[in-house]
Amino acid sequence: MKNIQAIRGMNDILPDTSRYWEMVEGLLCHVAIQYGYQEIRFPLLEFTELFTRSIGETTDIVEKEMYTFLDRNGDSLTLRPEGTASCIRAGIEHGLFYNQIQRLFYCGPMFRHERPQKGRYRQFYQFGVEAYGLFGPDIDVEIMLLAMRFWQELKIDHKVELQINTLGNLETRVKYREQLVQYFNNNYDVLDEDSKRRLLTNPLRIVDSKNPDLQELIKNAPKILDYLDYEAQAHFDGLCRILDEIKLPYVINPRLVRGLDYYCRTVFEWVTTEIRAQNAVCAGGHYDGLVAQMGGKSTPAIGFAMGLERLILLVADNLTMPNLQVIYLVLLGDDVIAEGMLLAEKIRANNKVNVIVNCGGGSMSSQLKRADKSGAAIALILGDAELAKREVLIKYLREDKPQQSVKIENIFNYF
RNA sequence: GUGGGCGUAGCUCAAUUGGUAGAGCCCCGGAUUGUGAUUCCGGUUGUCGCGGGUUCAAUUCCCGUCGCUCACCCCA
Repeated sequence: MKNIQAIRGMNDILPDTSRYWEMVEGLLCHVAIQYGYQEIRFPLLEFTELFTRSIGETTDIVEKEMYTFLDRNGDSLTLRPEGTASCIRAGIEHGLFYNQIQRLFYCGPMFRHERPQKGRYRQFYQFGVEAYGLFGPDIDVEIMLLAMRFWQELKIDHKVELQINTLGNLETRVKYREQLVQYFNNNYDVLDEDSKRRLLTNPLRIVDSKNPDLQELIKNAPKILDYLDYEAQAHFDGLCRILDEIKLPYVINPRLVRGLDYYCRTVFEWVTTEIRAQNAVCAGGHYDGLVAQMGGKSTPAIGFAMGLERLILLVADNLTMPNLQVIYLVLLGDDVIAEGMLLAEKIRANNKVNVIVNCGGGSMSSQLKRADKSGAAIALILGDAELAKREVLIKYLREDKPQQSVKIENIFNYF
């Protein structure tokens, strides 16, 4: 019989890497809380319509990447492909946005049915931050500083670069889009197949093409910065001015658009050159129209999401994990098991250290081998002879100190 | 959806005129009947991804298929 394997693109996180995940997730939550953000958790499953209405009918995500299926009662449900739609749904449903400011973050798995490759999987993890009720540009800067703090805490700030752009307001985008379509239609024969397709689905993305043959054409294409209305221009100028004053390095990338339909005004990406292909580690922008579009009161909003797999690829090789202090309790013979278990309980309660009790018996030699393999700094040895004297042996596995014999009631003073 | 690379022990990998498999690591035991990591000795581990074809004989050659991986598209 064939063994059952994990679904393609869905990975197990094994003990040798889960510690990185625990560390990174813990740090991200801690930093977000430092900035006054509060965690929000929402379901992995939502009505399909939530995502088709918010992300955009013609985006790749909605057209071909969602895990969608019928519930037993006939409802169409979808595993969340991103967090913002659910966050807004939850906020509207519970009255979080009405005349209020909310600073929220979330963390968890998202699902997209794409071909897996390095840094891109079908179940992948995102950490996202969202601020509601603030127009900016001050909140834009706060959120960028928050991301910058992540990179500094994770010691990868030298590996990432902030790129920003503005898409203007919704009317600007529509006007610009028309001009862009006209321009590329006039040069239709020069376009490659991908771009011809994008001309119909998402013309803004042609500007973002990597095809070297198109670079000249793209260079001469209309620029969104030339189409901004006064308000959007003032917002973008204000953002740049604050960034300059606080000396947060950034580059303006006029080609930076975003994939999802709901973005407007400020958009930004943190990119890295360390990963060759999937170089966007963190990306976001404003989605000021989305709350109203989903049925809530008009509320400005901004946020970003980062891909944790990509983040951990950057972090793993230059982060030293602290060694946890582990104590391994060697038990010689069945008669000392009960006493040993109780001793371990008392040490855990009093000293807040990690105690591994040897289970499954074994000789002194084999138990010490397990102790060594566990990474323990100290082995405690308890046998009939020690128990008779109410003593336990302390053996130091990582430093050159002599073994000692200690009264059980005094053991707590040694850690 | 498109294209490249790869599937042999738990892991990393060998095995050419085609003759049904081997090393290191890991694990277990012993040297030390109660002292790890070092050293020495011994031992276990296989549907050669799966299915078919050619052949006296296929891990090897051919066809198909599945899986993994990297890249494109797209995205975090």
